[in-house]
Amino acid sequence: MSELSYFPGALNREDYAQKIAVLFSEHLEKNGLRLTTPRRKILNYLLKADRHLNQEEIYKSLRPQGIGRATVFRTIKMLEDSNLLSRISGISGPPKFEVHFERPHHDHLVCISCGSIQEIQWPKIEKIQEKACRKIGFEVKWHRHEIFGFCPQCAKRQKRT
Amino acid sequence: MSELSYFPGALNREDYAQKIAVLFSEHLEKNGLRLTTPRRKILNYLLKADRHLNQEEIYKSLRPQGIGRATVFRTIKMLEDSNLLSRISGISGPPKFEVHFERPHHDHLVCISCGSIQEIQWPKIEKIQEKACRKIGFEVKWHRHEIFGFCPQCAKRQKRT
DNA sequence: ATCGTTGCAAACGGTTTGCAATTCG
DNA sequence: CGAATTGCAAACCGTTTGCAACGAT
Repeated sequence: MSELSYFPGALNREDYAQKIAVLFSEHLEKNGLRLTTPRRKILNYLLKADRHLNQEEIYKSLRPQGIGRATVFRTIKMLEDSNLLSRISGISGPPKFEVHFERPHHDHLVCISCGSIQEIQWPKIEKIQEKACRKIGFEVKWHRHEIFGFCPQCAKRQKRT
Repeated sequence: MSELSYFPGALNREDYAQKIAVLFSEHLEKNGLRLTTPRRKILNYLLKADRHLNQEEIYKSLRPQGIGRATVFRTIKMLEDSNLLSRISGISGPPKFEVHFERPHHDHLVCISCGSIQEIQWPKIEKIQEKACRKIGFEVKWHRHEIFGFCPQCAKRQKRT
């Protein structure tokens, strides 16, 4: 994730992290909730992670600091509600998460052999999709587009054997 | 589903059902498995359903005939393995299933208000996708493309309130 | 006789919930 | 003080598995 470019001329990573934190606290406040220490820690951990994380990984890393599993789940849910975190369901196993940095929307290429997840941007597809849905009166809120197959490395290995 | 057109000049629904059954039994035979009565019943139930079904619905309908839950799960898995059944994960709750009738590949519009699932075909998107993946060496096996939002009816209701 | 298949019940794994103690405003 | 929040443990729910009985060659 880190090596991916953000919007041209846009905020740098730290500024984004800052912005996300603000957006989260605003969302919480709006709903009569509080930005507490555990919640802040979970968000920070997600923000500085350079990859997709699952609940277990977050929990294990933050457990030494006394954070419980339920809080991880609850915070993830709040972040999703506030539209700052997106969920990626792989081929199997628990879903992974990534913070919505403000960069172009991207979809995922999931390798069914090694499990790696690569990101891909498809502005063209987004447009077609949006247009077609508007035509039939369907109001798009978000979408999930996951391509399953073999990543370049695994595709090669597949052919060798 | 029923009102959707199949390939122009293609087989009618009953012939398709027949064909799927044959494909399934071939798949089973190839793997040293048998097309038993419970398996046939589950497939038939899926074939004559005009909508996406989840495991529970299949089980409940077939339970009176003595079919157990495990068999439903096991048969669903076999049908997926044989590429005759596809899984649709909605916004929440258990996944739903539909038989792969031999019609153009379609994606799904899932209404986050009423839960309805509408189908949509995007030959253009498929092409772009295929091309882009080939370029980066990713070998596509299948994909999941689900769009979440408000269906026409719910979008209207949303605006009224 | 053999080997796949079945339903059952128990186990499983990820997630949610009830609750008493705690924290924060 | 009062309301939101916490960690814990138990409950939950969809799914998988071990198993003894069964079924089909």
